[in-house]
Amino acid sequence: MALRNAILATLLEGEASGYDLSKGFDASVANFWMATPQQLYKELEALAAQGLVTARVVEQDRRPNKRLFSLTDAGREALREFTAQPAKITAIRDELLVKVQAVDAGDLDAVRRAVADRLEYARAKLARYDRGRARMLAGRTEDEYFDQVERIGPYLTLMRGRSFEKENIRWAERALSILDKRAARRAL
Amino acid sequence: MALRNAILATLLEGEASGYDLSKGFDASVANFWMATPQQLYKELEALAAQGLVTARVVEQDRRPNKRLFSLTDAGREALREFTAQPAKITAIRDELLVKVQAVDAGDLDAVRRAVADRLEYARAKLARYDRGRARMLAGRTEDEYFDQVERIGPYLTLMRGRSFEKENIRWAERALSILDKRAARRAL
DNA sequence: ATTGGCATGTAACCAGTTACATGATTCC
DNA sequence: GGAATCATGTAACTGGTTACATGCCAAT
Repeated sequence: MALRNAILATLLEGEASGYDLSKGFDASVANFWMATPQQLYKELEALAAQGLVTARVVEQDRRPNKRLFSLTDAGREALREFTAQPAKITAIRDELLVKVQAVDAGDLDAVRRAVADRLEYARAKLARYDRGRARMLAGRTEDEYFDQVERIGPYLTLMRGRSFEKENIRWAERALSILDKRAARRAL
Repeated sequence: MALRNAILATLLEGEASGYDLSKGFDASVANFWMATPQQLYKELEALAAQGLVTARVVEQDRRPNKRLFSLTDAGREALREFTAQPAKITAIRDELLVKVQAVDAGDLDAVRRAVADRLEYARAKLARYDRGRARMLAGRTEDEYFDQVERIGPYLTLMRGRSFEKENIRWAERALSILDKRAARRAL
């Protein structure tokens, strides 16, 4: 019921295959939802059975066939209903933060490495967001952009993902410096 | 396996009952993990069966008895092992962002309200984080604090939660102004 | 009188992860 | 020759949510 809406929202951008979505939903572009390919194929099947999406098979040469899914009117309606429902607060669940919370009784070096990995990951993702933003703006200012385009949703979610990664970077840099000081103190 | 570590990490602060944890894990203090009371009672039971925590029953007058759980040596060891394991990237899943993504085909007014609700929630949570921070620092600077205290984990996770809510506020304010302009344009 | 807080739990269900399975093509 | 990409799916399992259930005490 939750993934369902994320898929419908993504299909607003146009038809896509399970494989397309699994790329869009993976770590690289997912600014708002993440899912495994297995989940997507299953959910797309269910959505098709409910008539919220339709599939058409596209035969390709030198490539496996693919099924492209697109929204039906019923699918658009379901999405509209979803947006009108009150949202429940979203659970924050971050393994890295659990490790950081436990660092004082844990393996300081391993936690340091985990934070450094997150920093690297956040930098890469921020770069991707910045490219996506540049592509959307295409030289215009934000205000010009909003005046000219039909859809504002994708830009707003991109900006949230972008600021999330920016904050990850700031926090991780600060955390690393504090963890390093602590390691030095322990070494005495 | 995931909630398990969050519970063990929380018990580093000292013994706690299922009810205590369910308050600590609720929307107000959960800077890194969230869980329902039902999940917690079940998981605590399992942890006790595995010998990672021990329970002692405290009888209270004018109140139901409570079971206070604390870490065992095996529990500390399990937590340490967890911190040494490589962390997997955390899934982002935010219903509000799905709604915002779909806003152009959805109910603009309802989405606006959802963003406003999030803004209000984020402000309340930021205030709580700020109080928690002031309590921890107790008048000291951050550097003084880190030099004096044994545990740095709780402060670092608090700071991450705090900056997350700050960004929620910034983003929601900007999003609201853009959604309002869009509503005005549609009204023409 | 009724709402809210304290305090614990069970059971049924739904969502998400991991492992397995296949097979052609393209790039290094 | 081997790894990565395209493309789809099944099955078993684990984790998480929702509904139900109980009962006393304090405050309004």
